[in-house]
Amino acid sequence: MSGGGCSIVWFRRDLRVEDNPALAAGVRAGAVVAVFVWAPEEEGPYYPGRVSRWWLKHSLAHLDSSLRSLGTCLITKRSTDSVSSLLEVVKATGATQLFFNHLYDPLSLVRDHRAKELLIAQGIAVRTFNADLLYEPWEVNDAQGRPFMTFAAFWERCLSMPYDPDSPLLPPKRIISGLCLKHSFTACMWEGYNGNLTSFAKISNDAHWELIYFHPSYIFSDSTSGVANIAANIVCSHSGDICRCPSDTLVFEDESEKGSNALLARAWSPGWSNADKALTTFINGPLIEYSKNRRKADSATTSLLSPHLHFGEVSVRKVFHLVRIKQVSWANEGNKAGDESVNLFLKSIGLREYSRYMSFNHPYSHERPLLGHLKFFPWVVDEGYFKAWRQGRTGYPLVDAGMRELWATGWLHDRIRVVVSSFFVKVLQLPWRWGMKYFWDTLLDADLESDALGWQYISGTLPDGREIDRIDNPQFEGYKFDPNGEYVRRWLPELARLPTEWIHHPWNAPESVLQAAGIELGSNYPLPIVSIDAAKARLQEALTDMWQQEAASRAAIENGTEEGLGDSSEAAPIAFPEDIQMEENHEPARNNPPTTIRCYEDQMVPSMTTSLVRVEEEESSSDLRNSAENSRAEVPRNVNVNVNQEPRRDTLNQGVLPTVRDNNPLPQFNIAGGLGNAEDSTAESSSTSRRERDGGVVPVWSPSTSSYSEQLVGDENGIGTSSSYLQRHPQSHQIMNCRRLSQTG
DNA sequence: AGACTGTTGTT
DNA sequence: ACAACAGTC
Repeated sequence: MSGGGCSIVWFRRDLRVEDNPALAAGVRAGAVVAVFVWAPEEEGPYYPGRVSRWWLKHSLAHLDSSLRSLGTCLITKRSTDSVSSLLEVVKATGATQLFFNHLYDPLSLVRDHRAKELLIAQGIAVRTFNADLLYEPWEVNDAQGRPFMTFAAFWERCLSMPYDPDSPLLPPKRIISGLCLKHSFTACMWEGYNGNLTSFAKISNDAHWELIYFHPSYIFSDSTSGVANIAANIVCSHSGDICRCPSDTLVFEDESEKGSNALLARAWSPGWSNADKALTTFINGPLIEYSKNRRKADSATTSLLSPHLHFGEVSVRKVFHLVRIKQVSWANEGNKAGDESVNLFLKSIGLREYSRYMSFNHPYSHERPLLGHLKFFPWVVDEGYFKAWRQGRTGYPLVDAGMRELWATGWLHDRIRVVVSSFFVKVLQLPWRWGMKYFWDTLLDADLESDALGWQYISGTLPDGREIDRIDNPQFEGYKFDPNGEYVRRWLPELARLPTEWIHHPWNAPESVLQAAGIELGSNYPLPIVSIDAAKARLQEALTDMWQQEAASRAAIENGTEEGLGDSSEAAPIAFPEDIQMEENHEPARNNPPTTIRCYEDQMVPSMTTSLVRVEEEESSSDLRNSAENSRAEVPRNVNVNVNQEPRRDTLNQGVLPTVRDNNPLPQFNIAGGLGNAEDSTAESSSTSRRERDGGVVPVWSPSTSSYSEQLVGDENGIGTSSSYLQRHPQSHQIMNCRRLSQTG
């Protein structure tokens, strides 16, 4: 047990004991205090939704029981400030080290950096790890060392990296609890134990210890470890001397939510060992047919791993390795379909990687388009549309079935997510952030990075995203993904008796057919809220409009008369509708075609800004004011994948960062790094070049106080790239800011 | 037959 | 935007 005090392992979205580098490091270093801090207010508008909280609750309980069987427990803290809660735990336990795994969403980058700074200032050694990705975002660059702008190039690079992702770590065999009992106490209690649980408990009580968990097998299995384990599972209830670190009870659901949540347990089993089972089931079952089945909307052909992956119940590296093993064996058998299926499945894993990559490189991508060319798109601000979409009453059966399933189960097949979100953006022309927020509130696997990537893709604001002027037709998609109409019939009982021929376009069905099916369009099932033709025309108008606005803005800027419309638009974002609750009784949204209100301002979820401002204030001591144009998380040049560089060993124990020293302050980013090479013995022995384990350096993005609004503009125009859109609409290119391209090198 | 139109897949 | 494909005239 080196270093005296115990280690704190801070769990976040890595709720597993297997292949958890932070936990492994803690166990290796000695006694461990496992902590989870529940501070949802820190997430601002991204306060987790009901089903997401339900999952978290069960996942934490699962983790706690796993930790208990290993010899410790999960300390839970309710907080509005994770970092100060961590500090409290440090003080209460006398811990000398903190370990945690990286996250890549903008709020976490800021918070984790602050945690690191504060704890280091308290003399705590902090080390952080990669547990969430195959490769850290800063490891994957093009030949010039710049980050990729398109998924295909990114993923190709990932698959051809010179070194493989780390192999998954085994779970610890035993964890020595850092809720430290003094040896004398332990011995005393052990001596006092006479094989009778009651008397043991009495002794415990006398000593102001409360037995909170006890498993007799510990005692009889092995006398030495039995002592340790008994000790480990006792927490002091006395607020006095040795351990002042009781858990808070975390509340994840209110009374009104319990009923709805009860259904979830029938379909889902949170927790890392269930995630493992889901993975095994998938690999041995649907995986081989994955390619063939990918068109089917309803079906257990997907992995169903997304919520498990979101909470880190299973590591992506484990998924990757196991799937790859299958692929090799199928390839050897000449099973082309299996081989192809693995490639496709891995691609979806790659998209998840890419979402973190994008979030890290463009920290505002969850709230601001990556391409600025839609800045003047006249979004339709119509809460009636929004409500009809949420309730599954758009009149397009496939869309409505999807939205009903989402509400009922918190889950949607990826194809259907594309269908409903594309409909949202292209047909209804609602601001995409509304849709993203609704997904956030309702999806079991709500994931800021993945969802932002998905919605930006759909909205055409990625260099390789869908074209804005392309409208998918839910009728055709219906026959493609749900050829027999089973999916629609399951979720739209009112259409259940409609023949397949009309199931995806009931508005074309003869009156007699509708009558026979008991359907009265406009009454018990709506007519299409917008016809596809009308949507196409309206989209064309909107785009023309957008180009005019854009030209006007450009002219104004060139004349120097105006700052441009861009700034004012950013100042007045489209507010997210307050009342987003799904009404239980569906009022048919009929006969009152919503009046269309166009809004030129780019949409914004306003409270997000608030939360950032708050963080900025807290961060303002950090001396990293910066240029507006640089919003990419910079990785210092000396962070290199090549292990031959032997970086910064001297800072090992403090986890302090080199950049400050090398007198070459980065414009915007601090480097907060666990420079952990303590474990090199395992990792670096191979002769091939390897990256540093444990991430080496963690660049952390710090928002600046002064230049927030400038950044908005800067970043929004940020990605100048040879996207197809720009080639077709070169006028958009005029307002692109390409400066950043050259400066990342 | 060959041009034309429309759809799909592309994160 | 582009390629691949299907269906139409």
